[in-house]
Formats: sequence, structure tokens, C-alpha cells
Amino acid sequence: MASAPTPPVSAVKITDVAAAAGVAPMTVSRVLNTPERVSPGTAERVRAAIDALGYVPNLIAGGLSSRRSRMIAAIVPTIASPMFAEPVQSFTDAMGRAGYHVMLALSGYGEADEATLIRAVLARRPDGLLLTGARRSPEASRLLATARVPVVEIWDTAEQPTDMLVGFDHEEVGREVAAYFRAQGHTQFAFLGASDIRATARGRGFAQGGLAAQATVKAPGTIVEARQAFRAMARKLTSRTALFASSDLIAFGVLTEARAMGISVPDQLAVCGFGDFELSRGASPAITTVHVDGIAMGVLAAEHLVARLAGRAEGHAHRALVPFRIVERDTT
Amino acid sequence: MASAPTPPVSAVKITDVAAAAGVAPMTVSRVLNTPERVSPGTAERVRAAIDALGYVPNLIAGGLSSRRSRMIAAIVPTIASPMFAEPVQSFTDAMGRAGYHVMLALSGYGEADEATLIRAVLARRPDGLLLTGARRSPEASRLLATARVPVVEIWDTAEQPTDMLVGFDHEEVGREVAAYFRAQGHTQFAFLGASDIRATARGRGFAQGGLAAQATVKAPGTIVEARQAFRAMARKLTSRTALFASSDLIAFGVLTEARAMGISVPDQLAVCGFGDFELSRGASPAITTVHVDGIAMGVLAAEHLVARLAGRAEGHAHRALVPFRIVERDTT
DNA sequence: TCATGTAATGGTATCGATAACATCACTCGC
DNA sequence: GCGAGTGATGTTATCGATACCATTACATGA
Repeated sequence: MASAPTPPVSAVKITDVAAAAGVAPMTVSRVLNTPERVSPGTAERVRAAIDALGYVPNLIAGGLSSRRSRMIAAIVPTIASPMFAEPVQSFTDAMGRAGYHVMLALSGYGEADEATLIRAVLARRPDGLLLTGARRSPEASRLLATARVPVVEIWDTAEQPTDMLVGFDHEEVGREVAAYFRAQGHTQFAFLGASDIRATARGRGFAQGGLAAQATVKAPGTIVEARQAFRAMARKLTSRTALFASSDLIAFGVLTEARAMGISVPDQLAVCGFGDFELSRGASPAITTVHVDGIAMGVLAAEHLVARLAGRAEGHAHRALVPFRIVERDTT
Repeated sequence: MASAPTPPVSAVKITDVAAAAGVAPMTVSRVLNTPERVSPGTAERVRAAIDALGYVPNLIAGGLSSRRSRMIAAIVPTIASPMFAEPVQSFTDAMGRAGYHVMLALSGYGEADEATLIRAVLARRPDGLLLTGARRSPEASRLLATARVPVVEIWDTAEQPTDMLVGFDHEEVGREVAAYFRAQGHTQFAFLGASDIRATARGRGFAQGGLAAQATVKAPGTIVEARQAFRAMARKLTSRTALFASSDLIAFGVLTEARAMGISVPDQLAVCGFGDFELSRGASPAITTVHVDGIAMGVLAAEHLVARLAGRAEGHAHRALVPFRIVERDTT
């Protein structure tokens, strides 16, 4: 195709297209947003003009006018861990398919003020919000309430979510892992977890029958930190122990160090991780872990949000619990 | 198709604040954007009114008026790999500190049409763009040129980048790894890489002296895929081999399988990965790898963009090569 | 034949902010 | 003592789209 001298994107606006196609701007807008309300012939002409001029609609202007930004803001602690990268990725994909863009805001692990972050993203008037966790400060709750924006919270559960929720109970995960170990005949338990709120909750559930040892690493927790922490912890573990790690990365660190120390797995030390990262499947021995489908969580969160935004929220419950399960591999 | 209800997101607008503070809307705008041009007393009153009313400025309206969105769009293949998650994370952080939000668009590995994606994000009139790689289709280049938007390309290099570039030469990485192996006395080489364009380039550089074996896995490449591929490949490796993997994940898969097969590392098989993921440091044996500071790359990209956006582009070269280095650990 | 419904399209008034210019009150310096 | 300069604030006109309602041209049924 002969590249006609195309004016800068910013220069071509809807009125230019309208003039070129011999219609009113409103008709151009209809061709783009509600094509079924325009006669095929007119739509054809308008589309030809759009192509010829290289028109790229200005969603900022459209958003101001329609009061819908077609944008969702996602606030997660980090995407440097698969724990959050996967749901964010699948959420972004799924929202994209529904015509929404996702703006990413990273909160870190609690050091930043969440309310400030929420205020900042609300300034862009997102049509919806994805938040991590289910505990909001009063300030944050107030902001969200007055903004009247659909909210999905993921990765946790609460009796009274802010709005919609797609998550699960971390304490219950801990209890289930403990029950699993007990069923295997274990009596001495240990926990090695990151310092974040949900990892702590898993530890709490796990520890209900008592703990022979426990250690914490700074969230999100690295392999090297886990190795160091386990080395220190191992001295206290005199007999056969079942260890629950708050993430697969930490579990891998424990296993790596255990091998270096000559501790046999799973005979002397049984290990269960959390997250079912690719590493757990790929490592040898393959790591027993708690599978939580982060990808599904992202997709489900997107579905809830899209349903709400389309006005057909009735079919969906506000609170969806995603299942988790223990994937038994070689370390237990 | 229920028409979406358009509830006033936040009823409070700049005129309300202005009325409450007894000033003109423009003065409120100044308090928020150029506080140094407002007298302290007035600013105080305005801020009090903002707090009292819970005013959250509408950046959509502001953006339309000022023609600056204070938003950057980032297009990366995926964030499910640390390769891209780290730079995206650090870029988002750094841009956030400069007052910009980042919108994330995921392109996958080539199957989607990049130009379509670029057109979609340009509709939001981002003040800048972060793109992965340095090869653009003619269509994409045309779009970017007419949009006159600052662009930073990362993760690759090119003689003529679209605009700014922060990356390095992947072929050179391959050559350097080959040279490193040669210096260690290796003569038989193998490559196991993902199918993406940059991994392929690294393989090309590595293969210049010839390859005893090579295999490709679908990008981005998983541990399990790497194990399978290596198992198939290993039959061809009759003598001492130096293997370059296109990512640390793949290297880890190779090492895991090698251990299972009783191949001694680094005596029979030396392995070098790419990326210096946390896994390489944490695993045992620790994996020799090519370190590329993805976090620094994100920060640097943000600095270039911010400098350009602030109008002080002079101090920065358009094309920054980030250094890489081989981190020697236990597998070579 | 005419009232009425319906599909296609146009005209006008915003949406909520900011740019650009105007205004006003002072302070200097000579 | 007065014009020029300066800092603080106000006024007006957009920014580029869409909502809302009006209008037109037909088709339809009584």
C-alpha cells in the first residue's frame, strides 16, 4: 500500500474523519462503538476514512465524555514472584479480551501506604479495581466506597469483602497441610515462612498442633535466605520432621540445604511447599506443594469484573473461593 | 445487553473544592500541580477543602486538557518470567517515583500483531512507550513515528533504534560464552534454547565455532521441557561438552536431568545459563550464568524516558548498552 | 390516506480539567 | 511620584470525544 503522508496521530481527530467521510462526528463514534446502529454503507465509508487518515481514537477524550475509562487498575505487592505474576498476567489477558486495559500499581510488602496508592489510581477513574488481599484500612475502605468502583479482591478471603472476592482461606491451607502430615504419621512439625500477612496466616493454621521449630524470612523470601534460615533451624530438629514452607522457593531452599547437610528426604525431613511453581514440578526430587491456580484466579477475577461492568452481575456470587489441593510429589 | 450505569465516580470536582475554599478552580489546579505559584495561605485553605471534601482529581479530564496523560504504556511478551518481570517491576517503580503510571500490555511471543497492540495503547495517548526488543514491523514504526511519542526499547540492540534504547547484543553474549568455554579448554559445544528471537540470537553467537548438538523448546521454556529436550540430546554428546542454555530455567532443567542420568558436572558436562535468576544462585550446584541486570535495565529505561519527558534529553545518549558478565559458579 | 413506528443520522451541550491570557495589588528604583 | 516589574489569582476558551434529544425518511397498518 502506498503510504500516504499521514498526519501525526494527535492531529487527526474525529471531526477530520467525519469530514472526510461526509458524515457527522457522532456517526464516526457510532461506527467505532456501536456499529450495529449504522448502515453498512455508511460504516464502510467511515472505515475507509479512518484508514486513509490513520485515525487513532482518543480514549482520554472519550473517557471524559462517557465517564468510562475502559481501564482497570491492579494493585499487587510485586510481580517479581510467580505468586502474583501469574494472576496478573492472566487477569490482564482476560480483561484485554473484554476490551479493557490494565494499569499496574505495585504496593511492595506493606511499607507503602495502600490508601495513597488507591487514591492515586482512582484519579484515573478506572472502571474497576483488582486488589491483593482482603484487609483494607479504614481510609482505603472509605476511598473505595465513595468512588463506587467495582472491586475484586484476590488471594485471600474475608467474611465481608469490600465488594467481590476470589480467594481462599490461608489458615485452612495450613491446617490441611498439618492434617496431611499427621495422616502420614508425622508428629514433629516445623514452619519456615515469609513475613507477609498471608504466609503468616498459613503458618498459624499449620501450627495449631504445636511447632518444634519455626523461622521467618523477609517477604517474599528467597532461596538463599531460606537455606540460611533452615541451616540455623536444623539444629533444633532432632527427630523426623515435617516442614511446611510458605512458598515453593523457600521449600526449594530448604531441600537444597538439606541435601548439602546430608539430611534424607522424605525420611528424616518431609517438606511441603506452597504455590506449585514450575520449579516444584521440575526439580528433583519434585516438591510436594499446595496447588493454588493463580492463573485461574486471575481469569475468574476478570470474569467477575466483566460481568459486573456489563451490568449482568446477578449470575455471579460476590465471593468465590478457589479450590486448593496438596500435590503429592517426592518430598513427603 | 444492559447499558452500563454511569454512576458519578466521585461527585466532588474541582469547582466544588474551589467554591469551598473561596477561590477559582484554576487556583485549585495550581495547588495540585504547581504549588510554588500559590501563596502559602491560599494553598493551605485549598488543601483543607480538598481533605474535607475527599476530592480526588480527575486525571482523565486533566489529561485531555493538558494533552499529557502522565501514563506510560509498557509492552512486554510476558511477566510470567523473571526475565521481563524484573525490568517491568523496576521500571514501574521508577516511573511511579517520577509521577507516572504504567499500563501493561502483554504481547505473548509473536503470535499477536504488535502493531494492533501499539495502536490500542496509543489510543490512550501515553506520554511514552516501553517496548521489548528492537525490531519493529513497518506498520508499527509508522504508527510510532506519526504518534511522535518517546519510545524506549529494551532487551536488545539495533543500529537504528526507533528512538531510545537500553539493551545489549545477544549474539555477543553467545560469542562471549563460547569464548569463555574455549578458554576453559572446551571443544565440543551444545545449545539448548527457547524459540524466541533473542534466545535464538544468543544461540547464533554461541554456535559460530560449530555445535555438536542443539535443541529448541517453545518460548519461554520450562524446566520440564528442558529436561525432556536434554534427555534426547544427551545421546549425541559422546565426549565432554559445554552447554549454553538460553535461560537459567532451562539450565536448571539440564542440570537436574544430568544429575538423574549420572552425568558429572562440570567434568563431563559444563553448563552456563542466562539471566542470573535467583534460582541460579540458590541452587546447588550454583549455576554459572550470564548476568544481565534486568532491574537496572528497567531503571535506566525509566531514567531515559523521564529525562526526555522533562525536556532535558540532552544529557542522555539515545542508545545505552547495559553490561553483561559471566558469573562463574559451580557448573563450569 | 394518514397517523405512527423505526432506523439512520445530525446538532448541541456537556464531561472536568488546564493553557493562555488578563487583571489586580504591590514593590521598587530613579 | 510614577512606570515597570512581579507575584497571586481570575476569566475564557478549549481539549476530543459522547449523551441526549431532534430530525429525517420511509415503512406499516387501520
